[in-house]
Amino acid sequence: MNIETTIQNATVAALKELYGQEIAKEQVQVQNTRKDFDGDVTIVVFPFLRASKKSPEVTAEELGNFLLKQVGLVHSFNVIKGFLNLEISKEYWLEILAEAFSDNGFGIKEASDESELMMVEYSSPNTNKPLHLGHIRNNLLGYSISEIAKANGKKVVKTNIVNDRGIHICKSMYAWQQWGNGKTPQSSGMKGDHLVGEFYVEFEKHYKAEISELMEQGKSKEDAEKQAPSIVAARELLRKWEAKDEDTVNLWKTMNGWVYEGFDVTYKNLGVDFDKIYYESETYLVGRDEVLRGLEEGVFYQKDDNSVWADLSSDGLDQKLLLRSDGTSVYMTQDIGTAKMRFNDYSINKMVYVVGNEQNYHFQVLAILLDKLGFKWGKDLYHFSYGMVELPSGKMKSREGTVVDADDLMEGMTEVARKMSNELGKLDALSEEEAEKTYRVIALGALKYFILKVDPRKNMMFNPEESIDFNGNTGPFIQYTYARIQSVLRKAAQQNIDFGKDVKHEAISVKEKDLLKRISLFPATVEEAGDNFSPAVIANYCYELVKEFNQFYHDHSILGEEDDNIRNFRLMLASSVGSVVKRGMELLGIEMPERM
RNA sequence: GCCCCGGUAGCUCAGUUGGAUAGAGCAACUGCCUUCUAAGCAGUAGGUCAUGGGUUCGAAUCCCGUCCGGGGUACCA
Repeated sequence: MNIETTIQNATVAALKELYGQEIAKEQVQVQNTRKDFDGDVTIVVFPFLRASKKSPEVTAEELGNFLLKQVGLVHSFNVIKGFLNLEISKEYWLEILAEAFSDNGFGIKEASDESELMMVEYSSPNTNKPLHLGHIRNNLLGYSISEIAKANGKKVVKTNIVNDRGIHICKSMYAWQQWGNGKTPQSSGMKGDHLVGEFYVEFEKHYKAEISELMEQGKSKEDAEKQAPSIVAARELLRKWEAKDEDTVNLWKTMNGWVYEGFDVTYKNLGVDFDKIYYESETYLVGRDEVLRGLEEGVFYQKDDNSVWADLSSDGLDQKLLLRSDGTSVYMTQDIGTAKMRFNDYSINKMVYVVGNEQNYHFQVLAILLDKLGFKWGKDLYHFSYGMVELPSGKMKSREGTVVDADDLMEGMTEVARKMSNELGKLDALSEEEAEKTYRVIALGALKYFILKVDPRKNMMFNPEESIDFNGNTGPFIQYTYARIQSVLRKAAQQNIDFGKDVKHEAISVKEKDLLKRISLFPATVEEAGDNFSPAVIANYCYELVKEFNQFYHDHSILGEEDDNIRNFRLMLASSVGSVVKRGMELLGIEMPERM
């Protein structure tokens, strides 16, 4: 049992004994004592005044005396206003250290056969352009909440739905046919996804020009957008694709193939992976069948032009299109089909969609539609809705080329890491290959931490000029602390110091105890991150932990300590901080370098 | 118009189910490497928690109004 629960229970008992009042355990607020006061944990007594009918100070005093007598963990207490500060006995902290040091799974729960299965959909790219910074946030969040769920004992299936069909890829296909001159990744030396993206931009350029031309000829904007030759041609390609026209399908396969080769590289560099990949081209027909079934069963309705709609007015929402008048399907149709296939393939207890908050409405509607179609789990879908990444220049727009490309960003940060490491002369002892790997680990650590440390629900600002930092509250700061710890441990091993058998330390210092307290919070932090789907909770925890370690490291010598017991205690402490940080950062997908 | 989300130091962000004097980092200024990695540590300065009311022993946190910003409301995804 942890301290919080122990103290809550004891306080409930105390209130009954002292004042004859029953109070719910949850009403006992146990929090960590603020740094400026003596003590380890604090109970707020204000809520008990009604029961005690005494002043805050007297109530706290009486409660403190009771706890001191009844609870072995409590070593002493002091009272300031309505706050009862308890000092927890040294033995407790040493026990925590022994546990954190020896238990490889400290704070981590293993999945069993009975564990819940959670499927996490993330990434879900369109195949007409390369990944950008917005996708990076999506990928990092999806990967991280999956890892965090696993650490909380869930079975997790990471999945990706690739939007490989639709008007977007047809635009790139048409542009390639028109202006590509047979260009391929091989002939141009370009990464496939970048090449296809180039033609998407090319398409938009022509399309835009055609619209203005038509408008100059007196057409309305709406008509011009519909009648421009490029878009007509792209729509024709989509129609032919759905009709399985051989040439169209072949071109589609070829260009998607280029894109996948490119994506594979980006995913690998980013360090994310998937257990199961679905393709829209394989799911949208299932969705269409479901919509048609719904139409037959009277759940949906058809307009004169043959388009199929859902009437959501009874749910306080609008009319929603499900099949276009030409019979082609839309985004929603596909998602219905994908959901059905997934629940056929796995016995999913919880389905999580990692998708930006701009699609809140979409998922609200999806849940209702699945429910209407008779899927029991429809209402239970969880849309993990995260905020946008903004640039100083505003929102990123693929069509306007105002995006930060994922590959460029990772490459650029690696370059900065390389430069900085060389300036500091940190990695001179390493082979070129090891050094190169370390640059990447540092660069990715910086990027991932920067993105994951902020509350996922909020929009965030990324300034390419200024956001790349390696000092302060950053990934590299945490990595650096880890590398320092490993350096000490290597030296200890060289000196054949054998530590960790037992812990003896009579006079634990303030900094040492701060660290022990922080370590003890790791399991609860992992749980909190899991409950709230928040990698940021883990990130902030790791930062606090290494910050405190650096203070300890500055003030205390480890290997220079003459008392063997204390030296061994500090080695255990350092080692435990290292492994907790490593485990924590793994949940964010961030690697730790042995040296930097 | 209607719906949803947000506003905390110059900038980027934390801030537990409402609790003590609102915290970090960056940027600025000042110290600390003959001692385990100075990508570090310590310090100075920086706040009307957008704003006006309300709830209460206590509000950045909960409720209502106002202002500002973002998103959604497509036969785009």
